[in-house]
Amino acid sequence: MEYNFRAIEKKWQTQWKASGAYKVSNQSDKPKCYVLDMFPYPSGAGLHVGHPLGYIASDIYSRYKRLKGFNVLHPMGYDAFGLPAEQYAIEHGVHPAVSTAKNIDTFRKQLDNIGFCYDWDREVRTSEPGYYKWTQWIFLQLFKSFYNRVTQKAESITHLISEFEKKGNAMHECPGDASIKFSSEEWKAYAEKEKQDILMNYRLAFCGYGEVNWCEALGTVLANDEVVNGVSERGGYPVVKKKLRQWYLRITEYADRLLDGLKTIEFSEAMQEMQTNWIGKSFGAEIDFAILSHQSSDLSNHTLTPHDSPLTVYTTRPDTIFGVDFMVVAPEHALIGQITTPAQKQAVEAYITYVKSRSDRERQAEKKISGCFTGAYAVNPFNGKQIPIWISEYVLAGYGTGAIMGVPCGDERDHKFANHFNIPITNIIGTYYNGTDANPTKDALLENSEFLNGIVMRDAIGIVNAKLEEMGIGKKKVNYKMRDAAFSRQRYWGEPFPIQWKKGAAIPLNEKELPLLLPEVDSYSPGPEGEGPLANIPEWVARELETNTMPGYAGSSWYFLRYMDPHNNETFCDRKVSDYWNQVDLYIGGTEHAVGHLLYSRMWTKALCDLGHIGFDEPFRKLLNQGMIQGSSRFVYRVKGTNNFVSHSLFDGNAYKIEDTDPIRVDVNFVDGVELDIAAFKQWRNGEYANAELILDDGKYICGSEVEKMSKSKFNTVNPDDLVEKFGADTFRMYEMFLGPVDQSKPWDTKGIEGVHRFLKKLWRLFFDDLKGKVWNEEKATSEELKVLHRTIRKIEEDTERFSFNTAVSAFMICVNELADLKCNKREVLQSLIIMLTPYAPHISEELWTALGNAGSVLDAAYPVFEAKYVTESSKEYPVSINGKVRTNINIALDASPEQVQEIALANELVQKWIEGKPLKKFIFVKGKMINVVI
RNA sequence: GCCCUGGUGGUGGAAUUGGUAGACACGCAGGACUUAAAAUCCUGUUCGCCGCAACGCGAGUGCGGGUUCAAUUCCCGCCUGGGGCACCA
Repeated sequence: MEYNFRAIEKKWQTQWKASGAYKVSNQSDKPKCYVLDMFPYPSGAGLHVGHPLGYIASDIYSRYKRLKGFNVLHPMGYDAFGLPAEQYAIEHGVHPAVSTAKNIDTFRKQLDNIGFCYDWDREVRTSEPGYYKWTQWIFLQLFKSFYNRVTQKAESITHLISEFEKKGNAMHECPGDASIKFSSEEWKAYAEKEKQDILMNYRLAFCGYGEVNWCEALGTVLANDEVVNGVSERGGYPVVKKKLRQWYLRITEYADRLLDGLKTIEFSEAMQEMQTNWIGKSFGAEIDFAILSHQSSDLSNHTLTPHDSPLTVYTTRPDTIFGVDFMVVAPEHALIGQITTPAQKQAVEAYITYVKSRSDRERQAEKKISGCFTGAYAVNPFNGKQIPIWISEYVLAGYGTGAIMGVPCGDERDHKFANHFNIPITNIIGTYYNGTDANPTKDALLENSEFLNGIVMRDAIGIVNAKLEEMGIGKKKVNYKMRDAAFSRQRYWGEPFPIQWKKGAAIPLNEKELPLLLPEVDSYSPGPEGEGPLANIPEWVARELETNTMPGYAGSSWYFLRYMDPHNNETFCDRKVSDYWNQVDLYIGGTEHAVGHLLYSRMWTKALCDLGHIGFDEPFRKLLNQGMIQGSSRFVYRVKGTNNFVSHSLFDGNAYKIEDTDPIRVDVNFVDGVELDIAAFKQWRNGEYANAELILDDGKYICGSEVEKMSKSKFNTVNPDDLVEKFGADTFRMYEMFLGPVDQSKPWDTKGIEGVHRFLKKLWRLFFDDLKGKVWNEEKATSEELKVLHRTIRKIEEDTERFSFNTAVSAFMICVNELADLKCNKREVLQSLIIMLTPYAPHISEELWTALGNAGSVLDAAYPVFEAKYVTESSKEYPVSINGKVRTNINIALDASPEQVQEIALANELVQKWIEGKPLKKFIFVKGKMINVVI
């Protein structure tokens, strides 16, 4: 009886589906475990071998936990709203819902092929009205809330209104505009429109005018994390700054909690750092400098007179205040018009025009040092020194106050600026400054700094801050790089906002009116004046509904909650249910969502928790990032201007040079390793290369190779369906794990999958012989056989718990090799082995489990229990402890302490007992002294 | 430039974190079975040296130092692949 994986896998997949083997109940006495994959965007390209890597890992872990007695929630769904489907609709006129549904079908078939244990009854699609009803509902909760900085949590806006009525906003500084201040009387006197405008400055989801990343080609606004190097992440189109009415999430209010929360969850160092950098918290001070300028139209008059308002700068290094040699304000800064002297006016205007002409892309690509003097001066409050005020594009309007103090000896950018414009440099750090490079140290003793002379910079920060505060011209200030998240898109294929505009005020729809359905449109093209396609629908506009839609990340910010209670039509997720499932115990996905999805979903969770809808404020307890599987492309080399293709191996000699050829990618699927299947190549692409002359090396055509991203256009994708067809799902699953650590990126290489396939066949032969049929028996296992088994039990448990799936697969191979060597076909051993194998290779395990005559499914078998006695008895390993560690051999340092010597003596005694007089195998000597004993 | 992260045979990778480096697998070489192939099994496979052979000797985890009885593992200085951030004052 042969291992017929095709029949076995088909049989059990059908069987599991029929019996509902993967249905998960929300009620159980078992402890819960929630294992989640980042759900995919169903693109038209389907899955390649890189996608299932994380899915297989999570599937193994889920099945393992189930065997270990947990009630495991392991769902899957689709992030179905998004730009590509809409682009496709614009180009081909196919409704996004249609193309998305088709893509989902393909995904589902591919996923089913691999034998995952998802509970498909819990599938979610973010584009379904039953789902986005609740996305809209959560949006309304955010809209109706504000962040109370006193209690440090989100609270209802009605509470804020009652506060305003009692005390005005003295207790609640306005996060949208700190200059807004009013008393309770003033509040009551405001007209309704004014009140609404003020409240908008507090809401967690709010609408306002702002500089946004506008992408003309995509006809929409993009979030900061969707813009890479000044172009759109999708499509690579140019992005410009534009002032538009937009919806935002006030994520900045959560900056500190998003930072603190990182300490309570297990994210990789790299991930924590990416989020920390993105939030970009910095501690510093805002300092007011008096301004001297003059506004006389007489160009020969250079008399300086004090200006009304001060120049406020933000700095993290107030200790360097005596090293300030110039000020720089952003070109967009409001003061420029007021302080620029007539003599400099023309130059300044020319400079601002130049800056405006430069796109973000140019600004980032070529960082030229540029700037212009305003003619005005700031005054150092401590020594009265006059400091020239410049404008330059290297200072960003959106961060801090949009103005900085330039300290060339301590800041590299300031140093370059000073050098470029020949501004004299004041050295306040003595020998720490070498005259050519700025030194950002905090350890130097200050010089040329009057009352700070001789003080370590680190300590001077506090001294200066105290003094500034005392003088009333400065205060400590915390700044963040993170901005509020742009939350509207001028697109069709997204959730409509449940908002009506009445007399310029945003009115939320009644929750009973949800979902606000996405209407049908005739055209997916943008509407007028930067509005979305919804603005083309007369009925929509007549109802005064918001014409923007929500961005892709709206639906994905909370989907992990919907899986818990996917069919509930009364609430997004019953509180009892979310209390039971609680946090995601293991979340697996790529690093590409580090600052997008993972930050937004953390914020939504915190807000929902604050408002009492769920009981935890971090969604993901542990995050595992799978590595990317790269493609390994193959090339043939056509000699320029000919139809001759040279084997790559011939470039070593002098006959052919690689420079004289054009490398052409060929489909990796007809290259075996690096050897080209010539017949397949000639038939490729309808015989495009049928007449190619191949210059062979020893009868073979050897291709060149290069590792790059896996993509269809590079002909380096490998479809999992093909591998499953050829080797079976179990082999495919185990091979993906065997490739290496899950968190490591590596190029795909199909060579080697045979080894895993051989392992499964070898396992099969422990049960069945091709001729004799079943060979397993009921004999009692020897202690040697039990030793092999129990070593494996321990190893598989350890490795699965620490996500070291590749070494676990190796452990299975070792076990089967050893059992084959021992000719062990005993049920007692084999049965335990296949239970452990179930998470890795579920189909063959189930088949063998049944073959052994067991009732029920192996999915719920009792996991074998490791017993140390089988492993330790008369084995290489023994329970001798030195410094609390069990070792497989003993190491004795001759200069060990008396206690250690005693311990070693004891150890030796134990060793003698264990080996029962057998001679020690090996003594290890170093420099003539015995230090190590192996038995 | 800054911050992570890795560098181990022909290849993917092990080494349970300081204890016999190279597990397991691929590939390769040789052999068995076969008319032949596939499949399967066995032997060898870090490099170098000696030998008929077993045994043996020397070197070896990117490079150079250091700590230790003992270093792939810890420390210092370089070289290098991958990822992230990049005028955030």
